[in-house]
Amino acid sequence: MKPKIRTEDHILETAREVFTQYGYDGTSMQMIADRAGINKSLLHYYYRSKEKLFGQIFSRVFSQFIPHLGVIFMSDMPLEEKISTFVDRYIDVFLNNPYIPIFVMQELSKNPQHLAELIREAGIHPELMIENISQMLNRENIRMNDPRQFLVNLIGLCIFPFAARPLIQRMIFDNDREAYDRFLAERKKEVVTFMLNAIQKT
Amino acid sequence: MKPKIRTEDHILETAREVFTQYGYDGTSMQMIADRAGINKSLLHYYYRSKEKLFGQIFSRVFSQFIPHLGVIFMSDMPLEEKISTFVDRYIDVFLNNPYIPIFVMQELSKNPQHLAELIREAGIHPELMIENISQMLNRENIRMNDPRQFLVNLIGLCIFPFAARPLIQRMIFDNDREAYDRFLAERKKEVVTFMLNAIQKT
DNA sequence: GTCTATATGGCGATAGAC
DNA sequence: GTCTATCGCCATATAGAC
Repeated sequence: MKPKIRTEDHILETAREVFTQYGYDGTSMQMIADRAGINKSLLHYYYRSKEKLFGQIFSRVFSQFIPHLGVIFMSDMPLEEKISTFVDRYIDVFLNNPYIPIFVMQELSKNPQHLAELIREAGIHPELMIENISQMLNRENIRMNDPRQFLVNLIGLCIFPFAARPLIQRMIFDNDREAYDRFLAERKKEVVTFMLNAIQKT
Repeated sequence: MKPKIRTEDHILETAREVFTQYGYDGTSMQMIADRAGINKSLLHYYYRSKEKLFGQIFSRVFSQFIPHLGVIFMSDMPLEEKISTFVDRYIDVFLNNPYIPIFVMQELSKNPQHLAELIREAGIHPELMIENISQMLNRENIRMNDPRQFLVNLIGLCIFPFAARPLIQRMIFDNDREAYDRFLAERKKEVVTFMLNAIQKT
């Protein structure tokens, strides 16, 4: 019945669930302990403090999903392929880890410095991506001339429906989980087509 | 020197600043009192509890900005004009109240129910917008066939650069405030062009 | 209206029994 | 490893002087 998982991992997974739903400040050690079915002290036994526990989760979340993304725009694919590859992988990560976008948006304004460092450590270097996009836009003489607008549009279209899910699902999907899952699954195709049309490469 | 504002309003404005930066849980009554230069007890004198104070701000933020938006898609403008009007006003609101998107994203997953009610009370009825968009997409035989994808793209493109500002400004604008302000100002034109191209109406 | 003082409770964290 | 008990702190909130 009870799958025998090591307590340490069980805590980490439970803490991730609670932290990603309520944010750092909205989460108490008691909440995590209760949900994990263990004692509060045990949390401190494994992870010395709330901040250390949170930090572990935070880093883990990033290192697990970001590394594959940094290289795409540094490769020598044609623009269309870069876009579709990036969107595919990016949205895939969120489909498999839907808590990430909400988590990021929630903590984003409290310590952007720290978040930015984590992202850089995970291998994302936006200035390189910008440089690469800029070259492509020129070479393939595309309508859009600001690579930063391009990048923000691209990422925004991928992240937003995941980050705002609780609200969107409730307001325009009658809070129907499965309907929203189907909606999200369709976004890979949707975003790629949308982006390619927008920059007039069809 | 000291502008003689009624204490009650002074508190409300200060509280808005703190709440919108740190979120509900990240804000303490002490922080608000300190920043407002008054005593903690005075907060309770004017607003009975932290929750009541927060509630006032929350409602106020919405009622002040949303009402103008609900009607746009219900009007009889042609599609292009609806898009550009909506984007213009929407982004204008955020340019004048840049804290709103971050605020919303931060509280969004804690109590989506409450947030959805506030938005409805403020006159936004997504189901009507969806219905209207759906008719337009059919009538003007446009590539995109799912009005919900259309709406999510539209709103995401408007909100995302504001919601993720702390991170984006730091990572791809060298944390240059003014440069990012210029970037945001350009987004009105950018988003409208982008949307119209994407649905192939130029 | 605005302050000081204080009540009450939950928080993160630790000590120590088992 | 896991628990109970408890410390010290800071949170929200209230009472009461001025």
